[in-house]
Amino acid sequence: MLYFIKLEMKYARRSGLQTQAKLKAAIKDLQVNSTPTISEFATWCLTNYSEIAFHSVRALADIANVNANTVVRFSKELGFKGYEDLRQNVQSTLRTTQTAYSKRADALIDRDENDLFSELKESYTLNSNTLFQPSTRSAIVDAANCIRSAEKVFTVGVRSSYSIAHYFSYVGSMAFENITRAPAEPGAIMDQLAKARESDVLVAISFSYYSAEIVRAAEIARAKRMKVIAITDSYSSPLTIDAAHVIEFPIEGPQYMPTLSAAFMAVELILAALASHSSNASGNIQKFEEQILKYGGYIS
Amino acid sequence: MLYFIKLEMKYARRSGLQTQAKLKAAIKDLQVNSTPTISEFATWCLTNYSEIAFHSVRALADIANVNANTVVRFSKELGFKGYEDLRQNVQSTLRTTQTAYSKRADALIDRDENDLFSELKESYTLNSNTLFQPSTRSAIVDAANCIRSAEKVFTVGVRSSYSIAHYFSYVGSMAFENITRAPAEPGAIMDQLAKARESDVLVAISFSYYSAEIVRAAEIARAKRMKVIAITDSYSSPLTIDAAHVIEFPIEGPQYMPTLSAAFMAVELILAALASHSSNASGNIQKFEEQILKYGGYIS
DNA sequence: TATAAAATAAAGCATTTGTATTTTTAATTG
DNA sequence: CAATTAAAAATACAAATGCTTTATTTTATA
Repeated sequence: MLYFIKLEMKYARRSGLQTQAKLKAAIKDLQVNSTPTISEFATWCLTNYSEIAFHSVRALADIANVNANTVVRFSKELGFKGYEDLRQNVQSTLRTTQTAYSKRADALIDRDENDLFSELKESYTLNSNTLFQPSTRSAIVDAANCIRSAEKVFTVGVRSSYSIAHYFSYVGSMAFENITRAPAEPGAIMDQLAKARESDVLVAISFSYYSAEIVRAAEIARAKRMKVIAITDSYSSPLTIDAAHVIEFPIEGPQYMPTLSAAFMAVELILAALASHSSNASGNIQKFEEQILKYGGYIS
Repeated sequence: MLYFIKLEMKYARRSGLQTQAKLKAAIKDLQVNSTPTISEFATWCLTNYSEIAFHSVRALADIANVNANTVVRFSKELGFKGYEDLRQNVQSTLRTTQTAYSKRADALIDRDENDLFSELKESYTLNSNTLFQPSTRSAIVDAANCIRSAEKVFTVGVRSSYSIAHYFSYVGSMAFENITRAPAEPGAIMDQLAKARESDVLVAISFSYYSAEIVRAAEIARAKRMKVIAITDSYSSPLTIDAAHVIEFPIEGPQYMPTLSAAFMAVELILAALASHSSNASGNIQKFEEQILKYGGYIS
C-alpha cells in the first residue's frame, strides 16, 4: 500500500516530461526535496545538464564524483525506469533535428516573434561588432588609461542610461578606489560635480535624445577643465564637444526602443581593459564580496 | 594503473577545439569525396548530427541503417582515432555549458589587449547565442506572455544586477501600465512585496553568488502564490524553485567579473516580445518622451 | 572474363555497460 | 545506547560496447 503511494508520487513527478525546462524543473525538485547525495548530484546535473545525454552511468558518476548507483537511484527518483530511460529523455531535449511533432509545435509560435528575434539578433551582432572595430577599440583602451590615471572618476547617466552608469560605477568602484558610484538622487549630479577638480574625469553616458542633465554635466566638467569620456551614439552628440575620448556606436534596433546592449558591453570592455592592467582589481572585488558574504548579503 | 595511462593518452591526443561548422564541413567533404557507403552515411550524419553524440557504434549503425564497421571507418576517414574520438568531439560542439573560460580570475593581468578583446568578443557571442536557442527563446516568449497578463509586475535586482532590473523596469514602465519601477532604496523591496497579490508577477534577477534579498523576495512571492520569473545563470539557482518561468544563460567571461551583457540582452528581448503584441507600447513611450522633451529633460 | 585492389560486412575479444542484489554506513527512534 | 530503518556503496553478471582481425562482396582494369 505504502509502496503504491510512493510509486504514484514517482510517476506524478514524471508526468509529461518533454521539454528541457520541465525536466530541469523536476531535477530542481529533487535538489530541494531529496536525500543529501541525490540532492548534491541533482545540483551537479543542473549545471552539467547535457553530460547526461553523453555518458554512461559510470562515466557520469566519475565526472560528477558520485557513486555509480547514485546515478541510477537519481534516475528512478525522477520517475524514470532507469538511467537509460532518463538519458534518452535528456537526449531528446538536446536533439537539434526535431521530430515532426515538435516541428509542428514550433510552427505555432507567432511568426512575428521569429522575425523579431532574428532581427534583434542581427542588430545585436551589428552594434556590438562596431565595438570591436579598431577605432572603437583603441578609444576604449585610451579611455581606460585615462580613467586609470584620474584622481577621481564620476559617472553620469539618467533615465534608461542610468542602468549603464550604475553598472559601470558599481563594478568599477568595487575594484578601483578612484571610481565613485553614479549619483541616483535628483540633484546629486550637480552636488558631485561641484566638488570635482581638474584632475578628475567624467564618464558621461547619453544617447539620442540627449538628456539635458548629462549635457549640462559635461559642460560643467569642460568648464572645470576636467577630462570627459563620452559614451554616446554619434559624434554629433553634444557630449563629444571637447571630449578627451569618445566611444561611439549605433544603438539601432528593430524594436520600438533603441537597444542599449552595445552600451552595456562598451562599459564592460572598459572595465576589462582597466582590470587587465591592475594587479589588485580581482583582489579588491574578492575582498568586497567576502564582506558581503560575511554579513549575509549573499546566500551560501 | 594501466587504465590511467590509457585515459591520459585519450585526452592528450584530443586535438584543438572543433567547432560544429568545421566538423560538419569535414563530413560534407566525405559526402562528396568518398566511397558510396561512407558517402551515404555522411549524408545521414549531416541531417542527424546530434545522434553521433548520443549513441554507440552499433546503435548509430542501426538507426542509420549501415554496418557497424562503416561507422568506425567513417570516423577514421575524418581523421579521428576511432569512433569514440569523433563522438567526444561532436559532444563538445553540442555542450550547452561551455567550460573553456570558466576559472581564470587573475589570468588577465598584463594580457595582450588583442587577446583580451577577442576573448571577450567570443564570450559575448557564446553567451548571447544561448538566448537565441529554442529552449531559452520559448522561455522568453512565455515570460513575456506571463507579464502581459499580470495585474502588476515587480522587478527586483540588487548590486550589479540592479542595473538590469532598472533598465527592464524603467523602459517597461514607460510602455506598459502594469510594470512598476524596480525598488532602489533599502527595504523598498519588502515594502513593495508586502502589497503584492496573487495576480501579480515578480521578475527576480540574480546571479551566482545569489543575493539574499532577491532569494528572500522570491520566497515571499512564492508564499503569496505569485508567479515568479527567474532570470539567472543556472537552474541550480535558488530563484528557480517553483518559478513559473526560468530564463537561464551563462555569464562567464574571461575577465575578473562575470559578464552581464547577456542578462541585459535577455531583458531587452522580453521587452521586445512584450511590445510585439502591444498596439500602444510605442505610442506610450512616445507620449512619455514628448512630456520629457516639453519640460526640458532632453535638449532639442 | 579473370583477377588484383578496394570497399564493405561479419566475427571475435577484451572492456565496459546497465541494473538487480547484497553489504556497509549513517541517521533516527524508543 | 541498542534497535531499527533509510541511504549509500559495493558486488555481480548478462548484455552491450569499441575496435581489431578476418571474410566477403564489389569495383576496376587487363
